[in-house]
Amino acid sequence: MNSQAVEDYLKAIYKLQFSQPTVVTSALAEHLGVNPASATGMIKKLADSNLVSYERYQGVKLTPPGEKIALEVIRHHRLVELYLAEALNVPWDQVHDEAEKWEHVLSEDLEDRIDEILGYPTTDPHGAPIPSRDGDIEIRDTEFLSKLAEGDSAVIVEVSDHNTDLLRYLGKLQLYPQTIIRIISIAPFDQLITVRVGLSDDATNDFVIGQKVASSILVSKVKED
Amino acid sequence: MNSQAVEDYLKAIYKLQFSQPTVVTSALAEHLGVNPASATGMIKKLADSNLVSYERYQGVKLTPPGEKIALEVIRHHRLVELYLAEALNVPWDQVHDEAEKWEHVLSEDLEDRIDEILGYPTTDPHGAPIPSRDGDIEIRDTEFLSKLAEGDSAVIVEVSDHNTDLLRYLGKLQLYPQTIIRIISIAPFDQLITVRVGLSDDATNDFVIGQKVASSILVSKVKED
DNA sequence: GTTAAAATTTAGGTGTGCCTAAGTTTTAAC
DNA sequence: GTTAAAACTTAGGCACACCTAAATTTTAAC
Repeated sequence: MNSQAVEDYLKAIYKLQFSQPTVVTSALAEHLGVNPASATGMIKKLADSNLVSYERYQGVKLTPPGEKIALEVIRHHRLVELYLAEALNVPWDQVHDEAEKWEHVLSEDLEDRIDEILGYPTTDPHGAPIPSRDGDIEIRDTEFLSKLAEGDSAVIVEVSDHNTDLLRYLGKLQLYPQTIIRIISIAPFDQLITVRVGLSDDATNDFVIGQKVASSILVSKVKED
Repeated sequence: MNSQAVEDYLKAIYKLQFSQPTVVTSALAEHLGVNPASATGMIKKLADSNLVSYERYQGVKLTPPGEKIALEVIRHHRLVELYLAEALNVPWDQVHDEAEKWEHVLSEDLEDRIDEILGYPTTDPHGAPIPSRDGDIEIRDTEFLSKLAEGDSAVIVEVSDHNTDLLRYLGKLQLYPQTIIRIISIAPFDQLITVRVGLSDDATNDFVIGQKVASSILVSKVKED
């Protein structure tokens, strides 16, 4: 059986593969909060089990079996997140940390029961796609909110899920997945973004966010008309 | 933080204390499926942490702090069992094994949410009492079904929870907690017990159980009238 | 009360996953 | 192309919780 550590590493590598073509040791170690030397040790072990491909000093990549396990863990995590939010009313800024523990103890049987009760959902409370049982995951055409231009309208697709404070802040601003927003203006130098929720001309609820927050939000542009 | 192993040991010691005045190493090791030598090692560790009192060769007893932790773990376990049965429709013969894993990852916050959703229950699906948040547990006046005499009537209070096959068998016989039964006869030599569910005179559904099954059921006698 | 059996503990070892400190290798600056 | 810094790996250890095999202590038989 895969240990919790193995599952955590594979999941981390999977996530980092989106931002990096090849995942370097230090990025992995930092993401997991372990010493780089520890990451090297585990990488070797994963390579021996054929879950990652690895060449010394050259970073690491998931193999198909490794990716399969990563997607199973992510499926568990996101199903649990959604279940906690829907069935147990856990606030959306707390579901991630709880799910981090539960994902490793979820049996296939329970996974199926939860999936059914939730009506076979496709996204978690932060908008992230839930992989299917056989490891298919939806690829979406998104960009960071920070990449939008003045006047652009977009729908929020997904928000970064692991920072409790950030999520509470986004909640306060009503920046949930599915929310439609418009970029009213972008200030020079600090790139502060004035955002309006909805498509109205009512400016009374506009607010300003910075680059850190804006790059934690994935959006999909909507055509103006 | 207490490791899963520590929690499992404390829980096991707590349970064994009911049948033994002092819990001996071999009983503990057998219950946990580990080698006696391993149990000795862990016992020393628990004694160092003041969770058990221990004198070499003399067995082990929970200290008040050890008992507190044991009861917390048992509360988690039984709440989870009931939740799995009620909210997720997990069959009663499977909830124990699932809960065995979940009990170690349940946060206090989630414990409270589950407790509330279930309406602050006092017994789990097998009839075992759920300790309160501050570690109080109901003491009940029960005896084993195997101790009853011919003609006795009793209500089933609790059944042994860890054997899947046994639970399926009891389910087939309708021997759930709260069920009222009557001892019709006890055969000599093998002490086979003929049992009737309910108080009627209808003998058509009588069945026979052996000593093994009868000593896995805790009952409380009811007065005849 | 000796003694053999049973129970328990000690001694020594394994695998996992982490650490620090000390090499290596790669990188990027000049 | 050399060289210093950064990144990475190796080496050696530690804690945990398990194991087997060898002592030790308790027990129960006689």
